[in-house]
Amino acid sequence: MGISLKDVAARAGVSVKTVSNVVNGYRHVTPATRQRVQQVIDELGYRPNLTARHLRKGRTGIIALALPELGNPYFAELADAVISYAAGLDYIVLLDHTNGRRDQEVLFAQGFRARLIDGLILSPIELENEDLLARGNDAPLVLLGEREYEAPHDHIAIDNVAAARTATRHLLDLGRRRVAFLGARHGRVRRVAHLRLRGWRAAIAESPGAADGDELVAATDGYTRGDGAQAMARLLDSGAAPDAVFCYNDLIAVGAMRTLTERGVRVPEDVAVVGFDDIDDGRYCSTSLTTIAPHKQAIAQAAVDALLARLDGGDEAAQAEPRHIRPGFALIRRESTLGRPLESG
Amino acid sequence: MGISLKDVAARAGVSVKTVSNVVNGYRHVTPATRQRVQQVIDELGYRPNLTARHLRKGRTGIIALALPELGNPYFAELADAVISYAAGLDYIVLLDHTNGRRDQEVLFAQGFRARLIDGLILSPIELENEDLLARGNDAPLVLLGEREYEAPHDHIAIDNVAAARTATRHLLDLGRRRVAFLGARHGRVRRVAHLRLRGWRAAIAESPGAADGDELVAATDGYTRGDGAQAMARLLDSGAAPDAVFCYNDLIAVGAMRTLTERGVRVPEDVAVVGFDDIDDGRYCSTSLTTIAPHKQAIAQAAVDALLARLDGGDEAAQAEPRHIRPGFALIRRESTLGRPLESG
DNA sequence: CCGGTGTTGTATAACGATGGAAAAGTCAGC
DNA sequence: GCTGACTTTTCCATCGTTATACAACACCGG
Repeated sequence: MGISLKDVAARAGVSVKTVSNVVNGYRHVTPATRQRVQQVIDELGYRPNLTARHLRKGRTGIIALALPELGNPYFAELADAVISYAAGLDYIVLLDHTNGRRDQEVLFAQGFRARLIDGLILSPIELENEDLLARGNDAPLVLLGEREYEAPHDHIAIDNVAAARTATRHLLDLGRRRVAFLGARHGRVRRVAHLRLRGWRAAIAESPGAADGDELVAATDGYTRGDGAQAMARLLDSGAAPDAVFCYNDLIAVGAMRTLTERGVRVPEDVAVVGFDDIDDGRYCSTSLTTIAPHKQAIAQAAVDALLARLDGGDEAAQAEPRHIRPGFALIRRESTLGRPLESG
Repeated sequence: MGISLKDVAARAGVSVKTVSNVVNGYRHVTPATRQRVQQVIDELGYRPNLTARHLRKGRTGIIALALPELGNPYFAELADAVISYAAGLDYIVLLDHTNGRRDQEVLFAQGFRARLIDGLILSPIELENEDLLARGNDAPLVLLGEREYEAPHDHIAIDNVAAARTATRHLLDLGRRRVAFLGARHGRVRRVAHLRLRGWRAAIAESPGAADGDELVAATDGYTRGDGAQAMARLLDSGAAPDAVFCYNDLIAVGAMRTLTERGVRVPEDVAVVGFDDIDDGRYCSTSLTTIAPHKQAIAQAAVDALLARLDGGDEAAQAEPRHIRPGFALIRRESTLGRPLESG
């Protein structure tokens, strides 16, 4: 197969361990020996076998990142951030997708790929609390995203209630009075979009003249542009007559804007739109999208740091109380609420 | 740490190898023994240590997929397809991104992560032919995408010349006469967008009245929406006065449409736009995007199949001549060339 | 020149799994 | 009951690396 320590050792006339010491930068090696060994290493093109090293060390240096889907640019961008940050800390990221299905999420939480990975960062959608409690796996787990659990794991998420409230208040401040919420998932209004829906309600409750009927909450089947387009169509047909829409995420918002344009409804004059995620698409829509921008870099770093703290921090760190970390967010104001600036170029 | 074969063996009162035989479904095991061992396995929750297995077998069951970036939905969607297909064949995909930088691409081609992965699927952008020839690595490599090399590796790509020609001809068939090409990269017109540019030229050459000046070729720095928006602006300012644009990819096309809309140029009445990739965004732009749709599923399958053929096919397969596989593509006609259909509901 | 101290290098045993050969067990037929 | 053929199980070596323990060596003061 390949060149092993043994080959290098034989050629350099030293023991296997000495070569290992050189490779790992162990202190007590004579400069002369080190140089000779290094030369043979370069000569033969030796590269350590990670598999063997990992077996011996009991750690693989691989962490898994399980996201619902990569097709959603938010997750793709987040994955990018996690991979880059982890690489800087000499960890390899194994990227997986769960399709947002409970059985797949359970699989990962239960330790799918156990012993191949040192730890897991999971962004769950359908996972239940009991699935986490029944976890028969010791690899550290960090949770990501809106859902909240009572299981003892670190959790990284922006303050979804505050963010949704900020977005909704922005619409109300512009004078809108019938602000709809798009994206509470069918049959699970309580659970999945819980926090963002709560933020929406809070902002509306604070604003005297604002309509707050349930007819302004439109469910979707999923989180794609198509779901947003359909839900927007249903909302318009229902006669709820919104003058603004706060969407669960940017994809839904883009889909909603598409339906609005198709029907000749002007954005933002007739209906203003706000999204959530700040994906790149939103910036280049023909009507650029106002949105909540979670600080993805900060989320990625917090998730990796939390995981590595448990991995590398020794026993006291591994046993420490679970932490809830809240990275920041910002409201990015664009044309879908402010309107098009006067001809600028 | 965890439960090993040894623990199971001790508890079940058999040897380690017998447990291994049960785990691997070896034939010669008494039903009675098998059942007893299986019971202990379930009881203790034993899971094989993949690292150890891989060390012994010399294979890891992991293949790497190195793409320029995940932020581009085309690559995210492709990654999705590769991961799913490989999973069905019991292979794990390690997803990486090179940022389209030559040094990173070289790193992967040279065997970065050698011995952690069994093989590599690489979609290069800046990689040079000599980088491939200098490859000191025996793991099979499959190349993906537009660039062509003279190195002995399997290559999967749709017929870019034919696809670009189809796209351009579509515009010419609609009566456009000044069809621009957007996305030939600065300073490297020859290399990176070579094939698509050639397809564009071919279509124009076939069409008597069509303008073919170099002023209709606009360079970009990269492949993002922003690059497309800027290039479109420069093209408009240059006085080239195009009545149609064929873009290197959908992201550039979306950016270009954004600029057109901003400047009050109507799509498709004044300028028709065609993209390349068929990413989900294009379908939900407020003017949906006509585009070339490479068959991503077929590309993913061909890439994985080609790699696994070399891995699992034995010596004769590993030594076989490199193959060039051309999955299909289709022209998807949408509003950015056909215009908006009459009010449909 | 000796013994203590500190540095440099080696031999060997793991890590957890699998492959092959040898040993033990089973069974049919004579 | 014994032989031979076959099935089932065990034993040992092995993959490439690192940890532990220890041997060898140099250096220094007395």
